[in-house]
Amino acid sequence: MLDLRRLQVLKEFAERGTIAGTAEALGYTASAVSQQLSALEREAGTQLLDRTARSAELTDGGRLLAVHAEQILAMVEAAESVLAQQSGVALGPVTVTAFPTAAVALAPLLAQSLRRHEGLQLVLRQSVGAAGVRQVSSAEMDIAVIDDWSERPPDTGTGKLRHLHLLHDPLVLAVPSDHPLADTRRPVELHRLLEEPWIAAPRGEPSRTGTDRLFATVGGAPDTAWEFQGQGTILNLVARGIGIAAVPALALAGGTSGLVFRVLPQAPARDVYAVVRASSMRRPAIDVTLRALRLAAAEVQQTLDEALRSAERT
Amino acid sequence: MLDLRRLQVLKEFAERGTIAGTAEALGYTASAVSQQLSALEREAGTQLLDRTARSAELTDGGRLLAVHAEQILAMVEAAESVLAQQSGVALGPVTVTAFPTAAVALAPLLAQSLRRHEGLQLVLRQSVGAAGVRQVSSAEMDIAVIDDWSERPPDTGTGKLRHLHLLHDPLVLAVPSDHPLADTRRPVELHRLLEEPWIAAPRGEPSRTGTDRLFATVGGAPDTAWEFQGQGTILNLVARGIGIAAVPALALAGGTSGLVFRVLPQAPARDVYAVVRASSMRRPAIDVTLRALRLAAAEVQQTLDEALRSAERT
DNA sequence: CATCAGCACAAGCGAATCTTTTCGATGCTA
DNA sequence: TAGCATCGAAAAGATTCGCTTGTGCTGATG
Repeated sequence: MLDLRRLQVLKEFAERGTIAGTAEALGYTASAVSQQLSALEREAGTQLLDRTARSAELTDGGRLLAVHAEQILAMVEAAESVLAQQSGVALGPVTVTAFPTAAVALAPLLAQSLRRHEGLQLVLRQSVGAAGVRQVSSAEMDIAVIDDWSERPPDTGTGKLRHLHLLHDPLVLAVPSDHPLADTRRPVELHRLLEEPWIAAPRGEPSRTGTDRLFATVGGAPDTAWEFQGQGTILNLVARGIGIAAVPALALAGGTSGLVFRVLPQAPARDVYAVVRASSMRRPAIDVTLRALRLAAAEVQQTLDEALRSAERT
Repeated sequence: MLDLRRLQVLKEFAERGTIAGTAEALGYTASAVSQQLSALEREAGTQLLDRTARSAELTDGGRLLAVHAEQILAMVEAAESVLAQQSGVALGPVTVTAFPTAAVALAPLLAQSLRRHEGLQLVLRQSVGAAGVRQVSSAEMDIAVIDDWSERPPDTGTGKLRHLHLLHDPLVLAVPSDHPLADTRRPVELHRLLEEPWIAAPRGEPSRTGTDRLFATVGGAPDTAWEFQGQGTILNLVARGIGIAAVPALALAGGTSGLVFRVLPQAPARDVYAVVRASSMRRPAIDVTLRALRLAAAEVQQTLDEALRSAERT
């Protein structure tokens, strides 16, 4: 590995032409410069100077290296100055992973809100289950947006991870527009829903948890002949009259054409959190992104609340 | 000034994420890595890590610097490998300065001959008088092509400079094609030339030396009403019938349309040398260029000799 | 609550590097 | 031509740098 200070000596020598002059320019003794250049030759594995008793001149290799040295040193200086300027500004890539529904719902607002931060580069990926948390924990990702069906009061997280509460997201009933239940004057009664054909996520999926819990209160389970993955797929099937489904309200942010949703009594709900390493919260880029995430979540929450209220008002 | 090894540590840390892991990867102890990164923060003047008792994470500035570090290190490696490959090959810029006539005469052949040396970049400038030697002496230029009217036997130079004899270049008489002297059956008699209108270089110019010395042998001086600078200019004036002139044979290499030249009896001559620092002769690039220069000079010399012989043969 | 893991700090030691000194060689000048 | 000055290299000593070892602290984990 070449040494930067020696490259600087070489560059200076290339300009001055004598060891004594180089030494004076750099504030060293001539002997030090001579030794430094010898050491550089050792490191480079090539002869860099033709030395005579009274003069020293660069070899072709020395000249070549001097040219490179100049570029390298310029690059280092550039890095230093950039660093000096950009300290405290939010910049660099921030990686966010979210479960698909949240990604769909939050991405536009997030992008909007972060647009004014010039140097910040947002990378949004999707992940399911606990993978997101693991990725944040291992510093593979910076922020994970996860859902939690436990219905515990929001906590701020323990250990090296912090949780920020973003959304409270209850299950809603999705029915086709031409379905009897689409009539909002008719109340939704849980025990009668058991007779309907149900579409649900496969067992083991996080979003399946809500559906199962919903019917646990009435001591039964719906006939889930069709199990499909993906809220979008499920809603599409509902709109086409294949069956009905219970989906998190957040899923409605993707579009609700051809279907009607109803508020479910005693509906289980999930909480959506942003998970982040406590140590990374100091980073301006992370800080800015988290603020944007909270802002986006607040807007989504407000939209959902209004939609649910107006759905039952009629 | 940032230190390369520390930048390497930073880069490694950016990939691994922990000090202990970085230490293991680099074969150091964790303590060493910690100290190196602290030192790097001191050098950079910015906080690069957020340190807690049990973890350390890069700040935005640290990430930024890590990106730069990667580029810089790649550049250094590239320089090393280029250096390892190109050792012993002629490359780099070689700067040659020549007096104008020589530049015109030698440039095409020189370029031709150096074409096959890929990495070699030739820079040819013009200079007059002793400026070329001074520039070579101060390493401002690598090679100077100079003329010497002293008519001493060729010497190889003294001190740190070496002289390589390139050409022996006698004065010839240049007359318009329709001039009585253009008749080659009529011998050139020096004392009769004094009656002709002469064009010469200004006093003090090196090429004026020859003209003056020519007439010193017959104890007179021509009527030099017109003094012009530049052999090309002078030859042009001769071709238009303004007068006659004595020019070094080398000047004929630039083209002889409209004029005839005659060999002068007892003509003074100049010798053309390449001047180079003894210390730089070991450089392959210089060596190659000098060979090319000698080759070009030999060709020019041969051309001149033949032209002079055939001029008087008729 | 005990253990473990990760990091920082202090001390010590070895290596690197700078200075001083001396010498040889060369160029310049009187 | 002789002496002086300049330049670079080598040897020796002093200082600084950097790595290791050992210790302590804090927070996560079971």
